[in-house]
Amino acid sequence: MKYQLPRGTKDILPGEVKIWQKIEDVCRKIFEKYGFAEIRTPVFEQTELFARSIGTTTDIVTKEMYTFLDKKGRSLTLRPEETAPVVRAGLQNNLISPDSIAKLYYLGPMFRYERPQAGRQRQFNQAGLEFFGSLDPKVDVEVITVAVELFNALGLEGLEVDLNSVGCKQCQPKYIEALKQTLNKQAKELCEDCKERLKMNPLRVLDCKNKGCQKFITKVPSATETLCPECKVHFEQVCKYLKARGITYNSKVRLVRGLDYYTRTVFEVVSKKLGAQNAVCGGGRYDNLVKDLGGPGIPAIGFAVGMERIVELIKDQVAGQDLKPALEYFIVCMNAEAREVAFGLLTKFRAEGKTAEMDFQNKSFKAQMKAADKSGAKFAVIIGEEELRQKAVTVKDMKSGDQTKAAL
RNA sequence: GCGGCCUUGGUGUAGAGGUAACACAGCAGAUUGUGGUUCUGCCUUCAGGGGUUCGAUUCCCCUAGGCCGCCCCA
Repeated sequence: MKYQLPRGTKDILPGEVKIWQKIEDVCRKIFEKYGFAEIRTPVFEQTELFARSIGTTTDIVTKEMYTFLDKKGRSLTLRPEETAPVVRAGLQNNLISPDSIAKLYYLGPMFRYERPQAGRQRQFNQAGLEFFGSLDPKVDVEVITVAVELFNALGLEGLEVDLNSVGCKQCQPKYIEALKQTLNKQAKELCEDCKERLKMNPLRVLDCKNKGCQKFITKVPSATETLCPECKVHFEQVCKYLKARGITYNSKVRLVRGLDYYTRTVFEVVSKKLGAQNAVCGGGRYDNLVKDLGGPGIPAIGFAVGMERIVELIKDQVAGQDLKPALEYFIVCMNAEAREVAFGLLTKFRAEGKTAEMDFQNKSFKAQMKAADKSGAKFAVIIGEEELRQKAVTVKDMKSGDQTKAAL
């Protein structure tokens, strides 16, 4: 085979598309039930939009973006995530403003230049939503509820919600400073990666899997302990409302996320069935992003769901269901003249809103019957010399084998 | 970006330094106008390139791709 698909991409074949359509339908239904409206933005944006929003030192921006120059020399980037484009589109089209609430959702492909493995591709699909215009912790809970309800509606089991607060502009820098000070004392004993993280992004040290590092991490003060009073109250309220709604979660003081714009509430939904890439949903609050992107100060919170990872989980649960669309009639012909009649009949069936097929490969009568059987058609419509003479067709019920004549 | 494992027809697998096998799928047929069972036949393969060798698909190297872990994330 001369051509193969680019690394880290996948063809989604007809059988699997059925699963995708089902998931997409459920997403739309649940998101709209909660009052979110769909928005569609371009798959590429000005590079600067992502650099600004995601953070210039993050992995996504430093090494994972598909960036290219167009013919006028403008730097463009295939979207690695959808929050920044939604904010951009919201601002540009006046959908979001300080005085009102805006609730938007999206579905579509994202692109990151990463090393592929199970659950991680270079082009992958996300469904997500963004809630603009409120600082109320009830909104955090609303958003998390949508995610939980979505997974319930999809019939997924064994998922867990991990929750944390990373503070705000006031307390987060203080926490990072405290973290640095504590860890610097043991810097020599940390792994190589963590030494680097300590300089670039100290929060990341918290979720290092190295056992040596974990020893120190457990002794480090957690983010929730050092939150400013406002953030602390916010987090407590989120926890309170989650409990009130009966949503169980793990308070994970070490949960940090890879995008710089998060403030206060961050959360993930993880599955134990997926291996290393186990997050099926990730999100959080980003109260400064709209302003950072040149808009007014508008708080917001959102999440994104990894569609491929959901598909993997669903495939496990609904292995091998009949995915063929039901066909009503398959026309079987004895000779060339019959084929002429059949072609007209095909048109007639379609005009009546019925599904029908016939053979276009000049197959033998027997082979056509086989094709009719394989197609799953309810009825075979047989046209032979006798039928032509009588200006009729024989209709055979493929299940019972009963045959009846019908006038054309 | 780093490390490990892997790559045989459309799919799933077997095999061995001497040039490939099985199953399923697909296609055709088993007398003249009837499918789903059975039987027969056909089709298609050693990821690509280089090296060692009389000879490699089997050994070595490179490339590509996949998987797993790290990193990161959906």
